Amino acid sequence: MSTAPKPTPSLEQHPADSPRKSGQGLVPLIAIVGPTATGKSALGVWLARRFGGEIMACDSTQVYRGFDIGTAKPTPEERDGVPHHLLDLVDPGFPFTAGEYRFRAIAVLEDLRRRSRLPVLTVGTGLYLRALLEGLADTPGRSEELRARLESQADKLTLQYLHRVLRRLDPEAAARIGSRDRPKMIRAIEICLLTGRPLTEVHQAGRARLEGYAPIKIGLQPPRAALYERIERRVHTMLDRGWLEEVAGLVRSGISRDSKPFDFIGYGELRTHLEGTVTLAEATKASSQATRRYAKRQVTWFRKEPLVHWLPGFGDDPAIAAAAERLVVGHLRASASS
RNA sequence: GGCGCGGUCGCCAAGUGGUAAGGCAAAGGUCUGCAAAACCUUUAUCGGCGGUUCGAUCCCGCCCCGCGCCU
Repeated sequence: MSTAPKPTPSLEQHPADSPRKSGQGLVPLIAIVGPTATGKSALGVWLARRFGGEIMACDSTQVYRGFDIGTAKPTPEERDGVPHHLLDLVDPGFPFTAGEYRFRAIAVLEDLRRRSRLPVLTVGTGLYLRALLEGLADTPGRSEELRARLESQADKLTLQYLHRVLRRLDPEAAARIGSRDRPKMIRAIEICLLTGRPLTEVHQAGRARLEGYAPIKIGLQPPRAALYERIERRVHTMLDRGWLEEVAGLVRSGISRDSKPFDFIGYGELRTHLEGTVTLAEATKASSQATRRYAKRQVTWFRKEPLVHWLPGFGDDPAIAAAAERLVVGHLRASASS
């Protein structure tokens, strides 16, 4: 608490080399959480500029190259000269996972620490943040071969069959996972088979948390109605920016129609429109509705996230940004003195 | 003005003389490697007023509203 920065910082008082421990001690890390369309990127850039930070995207869709407008990747102007990491990591058609994210994110964190830059995570995908901060259990990654087998069994022999298999391997997990929740069942069986142990037991062994960092989580939480309004508007903005053309280009480039990114909100809808099945108005409506549902799920997830400092507005609101700035100053001070 | 059809949750939509399927939306929730995914839970007294009946959303009458046709 002794070598604290000034209590009311302004832009000039926080140059790139603002107070931060980079030797021993904990390295501060900022995570901005909240539902989609809430201004996380804008706030992230603002904070990064103020405190000498760089952005680490934490979003399961923005890792895909070519899917830009609909996934709300920040544009060059929006990035405003601040380096962004963990964007455009893979080509469509490649599976990307929480484990892969963790691996790559840790590498970026190391890099930032070496260069004394403050990591600012903009997180839309709660699972990825948890995977990074809390770690994942020591489980094997996906096995495409095994999955292919399980998937075909699920098709031929129904989900009930898979559930019975799981019950035999791990009754506890089977009780926890719904008999119709295909992806979770398959992952559970995959782990049981690959490790030769029940999933429950594997999980009990614990997770490998991220060590050496002092995260502060700032949450954006505008009123629901305002958020829904903004979502509605954003869909139209995306279209104005050429979203439809982007989708057309992706289709033209031969990306398989069942590659994962086409499941992202709006992409499937717009492709269907291009095929002539639905009107643009219908596709637009479906997209904003899907976005609202998504935002709701995010809200549910982040509500449970521990130790979040919630701010009641959008990240591009100056008052909210100022409040966030204050939180960061306090956090930097605290972690510098610890 | 007349005739016909229809009025069931925010939307679509079944249905029965004994107190109302389902889908979508919404809200709440779950989540340890496809998470913008997947899954779970919750949500109506049937346009209004009378009548018949032990009992009506379902039968009858009147009224209101919508649609179609006719004059």
